[in-house]
Amino acid sequence: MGKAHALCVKMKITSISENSDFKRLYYRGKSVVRKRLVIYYRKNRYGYNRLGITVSSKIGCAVIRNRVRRLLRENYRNLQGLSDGFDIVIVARTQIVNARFDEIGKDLRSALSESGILKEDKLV
RNA sequence: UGAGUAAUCUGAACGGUCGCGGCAGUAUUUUUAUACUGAUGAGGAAAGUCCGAGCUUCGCAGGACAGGAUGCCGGAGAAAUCCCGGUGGAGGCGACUCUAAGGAAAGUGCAACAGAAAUAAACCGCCUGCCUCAGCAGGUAAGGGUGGAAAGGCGGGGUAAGAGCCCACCGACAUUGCGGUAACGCUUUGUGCCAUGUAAACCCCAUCCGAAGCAACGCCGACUGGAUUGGUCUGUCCGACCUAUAAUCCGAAGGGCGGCUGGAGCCAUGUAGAGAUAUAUGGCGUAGAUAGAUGACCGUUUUUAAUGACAGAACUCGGCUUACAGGAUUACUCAUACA
RNA sequence: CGGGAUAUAGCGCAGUUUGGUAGCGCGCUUCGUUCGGGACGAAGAGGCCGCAGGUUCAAAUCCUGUUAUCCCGA
Repeated sequence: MGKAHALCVKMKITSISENSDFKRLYYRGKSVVRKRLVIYYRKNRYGYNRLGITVSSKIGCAVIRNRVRRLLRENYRNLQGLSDGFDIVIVARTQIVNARFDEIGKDLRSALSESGILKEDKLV
């Protein structure tokens, strides 16, 4: 684990904050659908990745939404081998409510590798 | 031991690795920022937004109408549909629980269907008179049936038949005395009792209320923003252009800062009180984000169970309501057994 | 976060103000009409009025709580 962390460039997760960015991704970005989540992605001009997480109120009350968002963020943080320069939005679906940490991670990894952002799928 | 009533407390703790928010310090750096260190970072309901208040803006000489809220009595409190104690009523064998509980003799409205009749009354019946009967006229609210509600209930006397027409008891209304701060309670005497329910229908009476809400609001402000004054073209007006160097005003960003957390605060002990609560002393005073911070993995301990019941601060407080796995404590009631 | 509104038949809506009988259109079923279908005509079924308490003789309607859905405010 120590080596891996040394290799991993410690970059903060910059988040997408503006509504127009989300709308642009929904209309013009590409999408990958899995059972528990959906990914929208598109190239940006910043040279680093930006992450947005959408958990609608359809999924549950505030406690459940917070937990889903934290699990998604933690899974994204543990990923390695991401190529830079993408806007990524993760949308949670209703099946995610009872899912465990590993199941969410499996879905996220397969979705990102299909989109081409995740180049080397290292199983940690 | 079983069944139950009421009240209160709790809502796991510690450690390791990685990671996050704001705060303080140090170092680098023009600033932004980056790195390291330190302590710190989610509830009993944070929820619902049902009441009340602080705070802010707008409006306002004063008053009235409209509209809204509250409604037994006393107290506590900043205030409240909250809280405490009591009174009346309803439920329960009981501990105890519930109670929007003023006025129907100020007025208006409504009371479907059924029933003769619904606030004004004789359908059947009973009795009297005319009378062979049928029928007609009168008396009568005992009985029938309808309905949520039908002239206070029941028993006796009385009567042509009946009727508070008369009497006893209960109820109702008025009233005397005593107790209580009061609501009201107990009691004395009288009235035969000319009229049901509904005010969570309009309404009347008494008390109170300006409206909106931190996405309130204040300050700074890019935009080389707009307007006027200004300068040039001109003899003058219109019009066009120029300037941001001169002044004033206005608008204003998916902007920034403030508002933003010490407040009618919490805990312990003493005193006053029946209690809510008040007061004195001591202690604690440790979220403040702005697309939004508490997560992932693992170990140990306690436990029936720790994989998690209900559930996430968004200006802040006081209450109410609703949701809740499991556990603990106290007081009391009933039944059974024993003494 | 704050401020509002609505839940009635399979679908879309009245009725709630002023309490008593729950209705309209489309759809569904059956019958008639037609050689057959459509259209048309006749008959019928289908509702705890979102849920739970209360006021009342009586609640879709009045009051209180609660659950969903929708709208508005940067």
